[in-house]
Amino acid sequence: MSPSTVSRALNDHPRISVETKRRVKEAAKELGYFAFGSARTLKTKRSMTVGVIVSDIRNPFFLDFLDGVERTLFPRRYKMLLATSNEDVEKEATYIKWLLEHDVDGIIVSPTCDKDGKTNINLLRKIKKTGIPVVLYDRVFEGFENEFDSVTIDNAGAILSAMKYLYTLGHKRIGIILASSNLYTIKKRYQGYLEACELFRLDCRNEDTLVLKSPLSEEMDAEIEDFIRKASFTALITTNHTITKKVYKSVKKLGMKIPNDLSVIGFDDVEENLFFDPPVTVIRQPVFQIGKTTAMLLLGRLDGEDLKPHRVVLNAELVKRKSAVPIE
Amino acid sequence: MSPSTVSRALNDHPRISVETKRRVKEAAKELGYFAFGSARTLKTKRSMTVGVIVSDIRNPFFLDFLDGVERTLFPRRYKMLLATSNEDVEKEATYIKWLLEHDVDGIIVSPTCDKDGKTNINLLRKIKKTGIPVVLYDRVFEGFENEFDSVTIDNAGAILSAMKYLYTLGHKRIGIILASSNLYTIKKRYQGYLEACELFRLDCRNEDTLVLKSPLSEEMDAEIEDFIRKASFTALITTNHTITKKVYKSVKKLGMKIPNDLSVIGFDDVEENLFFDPPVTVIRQPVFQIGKTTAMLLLGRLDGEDLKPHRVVLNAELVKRKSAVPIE
DNA sequence: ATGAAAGCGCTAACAG
DNA sequence: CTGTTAGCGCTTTCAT
Repeated sequence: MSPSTVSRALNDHPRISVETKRRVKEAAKELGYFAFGSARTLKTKRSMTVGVIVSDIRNPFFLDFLDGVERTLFPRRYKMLLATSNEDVEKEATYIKWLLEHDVDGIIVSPTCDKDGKTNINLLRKIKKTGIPVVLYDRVFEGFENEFDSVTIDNAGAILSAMKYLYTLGHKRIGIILASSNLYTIKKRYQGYLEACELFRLDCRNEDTLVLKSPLSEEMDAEIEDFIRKASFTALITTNHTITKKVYKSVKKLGMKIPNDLSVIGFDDVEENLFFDPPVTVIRQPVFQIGKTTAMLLLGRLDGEDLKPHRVVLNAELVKRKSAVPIE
Repeated sequence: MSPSTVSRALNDHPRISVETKRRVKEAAKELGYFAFGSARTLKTKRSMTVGVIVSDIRNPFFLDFLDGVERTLFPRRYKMLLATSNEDVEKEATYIKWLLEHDVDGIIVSPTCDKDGKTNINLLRKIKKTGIPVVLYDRVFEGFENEFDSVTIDNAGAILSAMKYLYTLGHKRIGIILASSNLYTIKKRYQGYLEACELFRLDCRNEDTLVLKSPLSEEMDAEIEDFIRKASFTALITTNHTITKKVYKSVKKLGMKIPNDLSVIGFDDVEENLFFDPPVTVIRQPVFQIGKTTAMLLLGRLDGEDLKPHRVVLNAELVKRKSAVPIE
């Protein structure tokens, strides 16, 4: 029997007799035969893999995100090559190149950005130009928002609604902690903060006592503690789950109480927020949905959609629990 | 210039002049050249990828685990093909086959097991026999503990030490919740429970009111609530983080208080445990270390170590916080 | 130090 | 419906 017949049998090619197919498959199973994927990829130019780059594998965000991606890729028989940049532009570049050399059919990435504003936008442009689809999620490149397919949330709007809620509760001096303030998401969240200040005529001129911009690091714990100790605010908004945890830790350490001494609104929801003391009022991103949508956009491209870039913006939701209360 | 010269230049082959190498690399960069990995793999029989199968991508366990794996693989230029079985033996088998067809150089897996005891042990055996190394982590196959390389923790010992702690605190009736009691880890934890009962002469004959074996599912919330309502125990041990959360939820719902009405010891530590009300006393697995060790074992095999199977057993640690107190 | 040539395992066009 | 053949892009002898 010729190789081509075998190939056709195994790939359920239409022009093959049912009987031959059966026999081939049986033999294959018996011999424990497995196709050598690289030969197939070499021939067909499709590896059936997509590169998934996360920005920090320790962030619980990626549990739901990856779940969303996997669930939409699996039925289409695409596999994930997982990479993590750890918010390091160089490492991200390394992985992008590696993924390319593994012949991925597409790339999903939340691009990072260092303190000098350096990104891998040019590398990603080049890749896109060679015909390998790229979908950004969580973050896009500032000033080039429409160049790539992307799935993000309305970050400014999310903070705005949190600010509105606090304002309604009577808070006039509201603080915010911005980690990694060079990131797109954080910039947008800060923008929402400023908009809200203007809209509700809140004082935010004395920035240092209301806005903490330190990057995520070891020293951040001390900075946050200091920030809260000198607090000139009655309510505080965080911009990710890690910071929420640090705020709870600091408040506890300072012998203060949430929400009596300080109202807090966290960012990113995880089930654990329910069990915090007190349960955290948070801005919840539809993380699973972000994963699904991102993967679907990519599949669309892989299926040959070739229109102008899709820019999907999902909405975050304010989940009211016990950490933010009316001011006395 | 011939293809072979280019190949040698790009791969830092020794027999090539410095000048030629420089020129080739320059040209490659300029043209945005990327090697076509599948052709290389086809020729060399090494894909530089390893398949990583997790049992449930939503479990926070895998954040630290994957971090550990990635950090040891990255410097060696191995990439991860990520798969998730969702505790489904069939899905696991599908992924194993897919990974094989992607020519992975090795596989890391925490094998799942359905309610009838069915596993993919035979499939994994076959793979090992073809020369592709397999390393198990978190779980091994009962009765075949020494057949594969593996990295686990001393599950029985972990529960035993928790029981000892509770016993020292004066607890005589201690309950335990076993989700998915067909899994290796859970069986071992139950075994530790029984050993402790014997050792400390605790009554555990009336199993139904002390041991809950229900599998993880939607209905489990109700079952746990029921279990706690009818509690004949003064202290309760859980066997994973999800259950810990459910216990906290149920206790709250029932209007009871931890630790006054019930002492609780959780399983698996996450930073959030610090902020629970009250902070959770837990058995902490060295998850990051499990990831590192698993990946290192695999790298060893990939480097040609070919001795008898390595069986690494790490120790868990009891982290004392506020959810378990002496009985009045 | 470089080039020529073969071949990895598969698929697809073409013939029959 | 099946077989023959060529070739995907790379690495690797072997020869020079």
